[in-house]
Amino acid sequence: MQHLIKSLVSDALDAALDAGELTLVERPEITIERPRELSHGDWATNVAMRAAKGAGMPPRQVAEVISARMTGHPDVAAVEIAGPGFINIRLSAAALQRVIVSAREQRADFGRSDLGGGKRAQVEFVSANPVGPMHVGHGRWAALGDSLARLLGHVGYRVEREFYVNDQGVQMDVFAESVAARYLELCDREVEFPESGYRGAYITDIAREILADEGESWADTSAAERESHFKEKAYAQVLAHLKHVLSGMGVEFDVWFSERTLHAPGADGGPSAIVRAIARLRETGYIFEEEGATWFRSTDFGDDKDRVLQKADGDYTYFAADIAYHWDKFEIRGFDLVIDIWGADHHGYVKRMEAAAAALGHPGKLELVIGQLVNLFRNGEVVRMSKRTGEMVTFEDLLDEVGPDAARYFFLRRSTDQALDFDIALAKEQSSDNPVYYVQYAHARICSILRKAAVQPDADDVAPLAAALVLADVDLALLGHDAELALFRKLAEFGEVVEIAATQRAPHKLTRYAEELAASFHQFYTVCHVIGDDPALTAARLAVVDATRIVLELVLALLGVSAPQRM
RNA sequence: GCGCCCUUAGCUCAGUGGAUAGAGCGUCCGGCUACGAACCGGGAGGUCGCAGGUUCGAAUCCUGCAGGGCGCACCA
Repeated sequence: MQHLIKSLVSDALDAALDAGELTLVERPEITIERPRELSHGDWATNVAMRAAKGAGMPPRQVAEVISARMTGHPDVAAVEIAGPGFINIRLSAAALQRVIVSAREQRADFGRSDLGGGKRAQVEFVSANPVGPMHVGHGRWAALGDSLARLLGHVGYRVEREFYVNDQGVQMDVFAESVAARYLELCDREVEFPESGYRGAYITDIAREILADEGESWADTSAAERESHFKEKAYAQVLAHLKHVLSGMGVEFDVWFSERTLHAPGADGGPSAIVRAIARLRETGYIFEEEGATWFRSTDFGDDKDRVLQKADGDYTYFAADIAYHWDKFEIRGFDLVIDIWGADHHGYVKRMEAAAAALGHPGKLELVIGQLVNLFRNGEVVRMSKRTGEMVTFEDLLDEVGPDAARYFFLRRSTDQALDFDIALAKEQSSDNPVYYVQYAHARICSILRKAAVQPDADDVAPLAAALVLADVDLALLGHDAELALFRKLAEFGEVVEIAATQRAPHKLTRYAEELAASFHQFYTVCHVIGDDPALTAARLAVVDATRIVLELVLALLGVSAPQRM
């Protein structure tokens, strides 16, 4: 619809220019917007104000000339000039009613667009270190990345979800040493717990499992042998745990990418990805040697300082692996768009990573979304956590307590760059204070109406009922109540909201829309009785109800939240 | 010290350079003899942190300042 309105304005401007009613040096860009105020119509354009200066006429006079050529279209009920020179366009009831047909025909494809043009996009998110449980911030980024992937899919990208596993490096060694120390304790051996070891109780749990599986034999091997074996055992356990918890919130990754593969020789037995990526940068002249180390000249791309890739001792830095990882994303796998979601505590790495992507020859293909942190509250009081002792409320704890729907919805309700206060008590509350129930209630209420209309109170799925109840020749022209028209307008916004949310990488716009749509429905429900004596009106309103159900289910699906038919 | 994010109603937060800045919660008043009251209607409540600038028009863009969060390793 917005495209139609835009060309209507554009054509009117051209016609006025052709007729000599306006003369312009430069044709202004045509933009249309939805006015906040209903009395200002369905759409408005500021083109007259933008053109006024060049035309040498007052804005309202320019508006007169343009709007005179906009009437007569069957979708347009009125064109008015208002304020400093806005042209306000009011749609006809027929134009508004069409959204009901579209939604019911297109169903899960409603609001789909081709912004992505079939390009391949990768969303990499969570990527928690496989040495312990995830914190609630990881939960937020999981919800964010998954919903963003769903959104991108709806606007025409081919999307893959990826989890990068940092399974190499000193933290893995520390992890192994910690497990080994607890294991020895369990075997009643004298042992000093490593200074910087992980002190969480889960370490002991892992050690206990190994003990149960394999007995005490590892107590008498060399420390190196023991730790090397425990590292793999514990790593496998934690990885399985991560998958399990994420899956519990409905987040499934297409690829779990191991950092180790970047260090290992290539598939053809040739050099590793790290070696090849650095070679690539060397070719383009961004590598230099100094003080025995190999450096990347990231300052050429606006970074604060140059960065070490290979240390004087020969080891590669984490950053070197990260460059190789992104080299793989672009060069080997050929993604057109790569979105990495990082926690706010990594924002200091943004510039160097962007520099690396540019130096590899892929500027603009990498986007870094910074997710702010989560503060946990319970009944308004901060939940204190100690990293040192490992005492914390994990993502898993939270998920167990509030459930996947409330967790996802709350995680997604705030804009990404805003720190999130998560109140556990509120998320658990099954009341109107809790927005996720407000939206789900609207959906359940609709399903109840459809079951009642079909006289099938025990039906498990209302979709076939709705299809049978509302025939193709339903007369939507019967619908003109203010509450009905308001609901049509809200339904018609869906496609725009999806496009904006996807483009701005802002799933929180969907939660807002979901609440607005639910509110529009509840208002309609209050004043428009659906099932009544007039079969034609009943059929028409059942179509409205069904269209609303479809869009509510769809917006919740994009959020990854369930749409229950009863609650 | 440098960089990034934030500052909007009592609270938690929306707000693509547009018209009288919105929502939820809280508060006050009102609405169930028809489809789910987990709902709906109405009222009160704002110097959009402060000061300049750009613009026909600024919560939005630019500069400076103040306050809060996070980060500044040849760690990962």
